[in-house]
Amino acid sequence: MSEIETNEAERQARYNPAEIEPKWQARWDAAPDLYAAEGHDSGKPKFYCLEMLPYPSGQLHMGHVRNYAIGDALARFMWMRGHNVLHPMGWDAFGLPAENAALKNNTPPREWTLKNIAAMKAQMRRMGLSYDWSTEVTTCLPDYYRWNQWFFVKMFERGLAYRKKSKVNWCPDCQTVLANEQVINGRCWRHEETIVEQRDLTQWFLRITKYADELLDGLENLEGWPEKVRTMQRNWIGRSEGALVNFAVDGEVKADCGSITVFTTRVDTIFGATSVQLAPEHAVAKAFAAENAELAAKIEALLAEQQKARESDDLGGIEKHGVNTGRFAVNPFTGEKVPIWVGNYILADYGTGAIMSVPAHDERDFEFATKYGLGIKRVIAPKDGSEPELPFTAEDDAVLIDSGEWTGLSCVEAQRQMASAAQTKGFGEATVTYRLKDWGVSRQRYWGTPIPMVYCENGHPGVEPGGVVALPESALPVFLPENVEITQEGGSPLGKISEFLHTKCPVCGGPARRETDTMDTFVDSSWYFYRYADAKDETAPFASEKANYWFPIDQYIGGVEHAILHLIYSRFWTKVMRDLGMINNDEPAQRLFTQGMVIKDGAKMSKSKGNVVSPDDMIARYGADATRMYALFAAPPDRDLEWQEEGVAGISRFLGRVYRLATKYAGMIRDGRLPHLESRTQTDQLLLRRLHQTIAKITLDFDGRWHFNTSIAAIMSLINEIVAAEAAIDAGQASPAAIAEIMRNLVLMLAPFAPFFAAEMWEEIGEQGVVFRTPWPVADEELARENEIEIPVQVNGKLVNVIKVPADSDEAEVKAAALADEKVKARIEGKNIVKVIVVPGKLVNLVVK
RNA sequence: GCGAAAGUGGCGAAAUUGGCAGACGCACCAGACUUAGGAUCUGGCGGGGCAACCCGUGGGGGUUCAAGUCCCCCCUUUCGCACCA
Repeated sequence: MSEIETNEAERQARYNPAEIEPKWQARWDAAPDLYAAEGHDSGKPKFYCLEMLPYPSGQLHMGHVRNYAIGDALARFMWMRGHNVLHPMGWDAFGLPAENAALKNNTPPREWTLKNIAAMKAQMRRMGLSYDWSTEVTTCLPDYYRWNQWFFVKMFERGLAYRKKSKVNWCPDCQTVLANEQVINGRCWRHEETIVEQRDLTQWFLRITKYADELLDGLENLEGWPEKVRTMQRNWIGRSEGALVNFAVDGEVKADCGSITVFTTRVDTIFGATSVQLAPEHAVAKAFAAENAELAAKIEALLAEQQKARESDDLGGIEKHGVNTGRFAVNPFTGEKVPIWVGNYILADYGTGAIMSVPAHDERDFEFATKYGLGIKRVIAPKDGSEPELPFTAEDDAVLIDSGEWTGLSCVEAQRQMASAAQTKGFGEATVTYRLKDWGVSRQRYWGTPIPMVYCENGHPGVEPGGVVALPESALPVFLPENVEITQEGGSPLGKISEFLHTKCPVCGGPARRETDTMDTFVDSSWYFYRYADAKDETAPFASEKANYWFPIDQYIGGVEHAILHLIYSRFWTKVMRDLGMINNDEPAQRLFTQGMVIKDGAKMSKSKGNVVSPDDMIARYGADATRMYALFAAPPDRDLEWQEEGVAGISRFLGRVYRLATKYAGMIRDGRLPHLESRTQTDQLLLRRLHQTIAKITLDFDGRWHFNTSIAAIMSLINEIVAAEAAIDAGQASPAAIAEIMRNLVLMLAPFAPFFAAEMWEEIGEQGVVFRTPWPVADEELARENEIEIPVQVNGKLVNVIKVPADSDEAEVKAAALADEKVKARIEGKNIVKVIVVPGKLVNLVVK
């Protein structure tokens, strides 16, 4: 009988997250204001903590768990530090998977998406994440996407949104167009196996290139962003300064294809040009091909080689091929005729699709000229007059030779002067090219934001028949129709819905057809975080004063896979909104943190590898607190994390130890609190010292490197100290006040990492109020100070012994103590002490001979 | 090819400024307790050696009283860029 009672008591004292976590989850759900941000007048400094919003696939994966565990720890810490914290969450809810699911399960995309959102939101609640759900944003709902349309019209009015016919990237699997940013090595970003085709389509574009320089220059000031991300964006923008120079085609060309404009960054070498190289798709190459079937076939072959190279991952490895067209172009600087070639390595979509080839001063040109026996003419020499090995590509400390009136100029100076001369003489100009292209946003898909444009069939003054008319604000939103049949066939699904397609022109009232394409989903995520500041606004995307209070985001946290797409589009959007007068900030986020991947057995978790660990499974087994805490403990957050389930079990055991201690001493803590720590025992002193050292350590981690793995290790060490002192505590050698102080602060320090657990323990030790609103403890330097320290003593740099000295010992005392040590004495016996190095508080090194 | 980051026990890792290498945890080993268990507690745990000691942070050199940390060369892995004119 008594045995059963003991067991019962034991079981109760055992940490049981399955009981604790749902209990607190229910309490928090019943108090929705718990995590709500306060207004501008809170008197507290603001802190906007943001994690990237997920796509509602229906299931959180471990990468999400890690991302949110980091953000949640930070948000809770900042609250405890007395900040007014905005910590929102939302759903990037438009996109292709919903349509695929519709095909597969015959479920409408909206229904599927909303169901997934509900499921994932429940998972987030189970995780105990501190989101303010009153600001939830769901991008597929009209109260959000109407503002996409509003922005689109604003951009159209300012010439930032425009239509043009162009070659576009077409993914046969997505059955839609992709932005350049969504094409990786010639393949679709969603379908790694699928080669992207080029098609001619009329598409809507956003003029991101207008901001190319600002997007580039702004990177310099984003010191809170990882250098890696900044470099990736710099590469992506790909700014290149150079000159355009026209080479006239010698002789007759039937087709009206004009002259050949080359782009070069080294116009100073133009006297050394020995050929002109065209892309296979260049208009002049096409014109020549039209007159010569044999040549046409060769050019066709070059194009095929190029396309094949683009499709492979090894673009740089392809062998350069070219074909001589037999025609000549005139170098406008020299009047010289140089042969026109077509090369498989010349890209139609970079620069002008044509280059001048200067073998003496360009490695690639040198290789090509050597292969085909083209001329090599040196026109640059080192300043010191030495004879350089070719190709000689330096532009610093080099001067022009054999270059007419430019001879003797430095390369850099010649570039300036020759570009300006070309302009004066009408055959060229200085220019800047970018790798960055305007953002094609049209998608021939259903599940996205309808583009708010119509085509007026009859036309009206200022608009030709079939011309574009933007819808006025009063006509927004254009609702996305429901009950649309989703098929895999090409073309926009909206085009098949007559009620949607046919409308009236908002200007003349005549018949009009709606634009049936929808927007790229990256539009949705380009400004969603502004909506959080004012999520319920029905009159504007957000109120400026609210955005200006919260922005820029203090800390943005997410995966590095968004380094280019999302993070460049949202920077662009911010600049547009600033120019619309809606916000004051130039950049969306002050600091960006990119966490590492979660891997298992050395590889990224994926269904195909069968190494996926489900967060739900972990939570069911070990609880959300242990799962989250493990995600923070296993590695520093910026590094990849190897998921080991035994490690989660370890964290669970640790929480169990804390639980046991807290419950064991709960009575003592509740009843025995003294107003002051007046009579400290030795045990008190030891434990309090460790406590305050731990507080200092964890506070430093939050303020600095975010190495929460070491923060948690420090808390574990503190617990180990308490366990080690348990016998002394039980024997009455510790004062209840000290134990209370330690347990109280211990719970506070656990709060950012294990919130359910902390809430439970807070209550258990008799504390009132919300643990997450209790001020973060401040380390007491006096209490943290050691009165005796250990000093390693080395002889000739090798450790001999560790001695204990009073913490305030001066150099001479430490030295004396070291020399007095028996082991040290034995080691240096019979030798001369050459030098004694004493590093106060660190070590002693005796140099002996 | 160019650029960046990384390489430390059986594993995840720590060492923030050049100052005791391996904190903390996992796994493992030994023991205790016991309603035998995927519970809890205690101890051990880089390698060699009975030991004193010796060796040890991818490899090789260097600077220094002292190097995981700084410098030079090389190797490996990951990431980014890659006919960009």
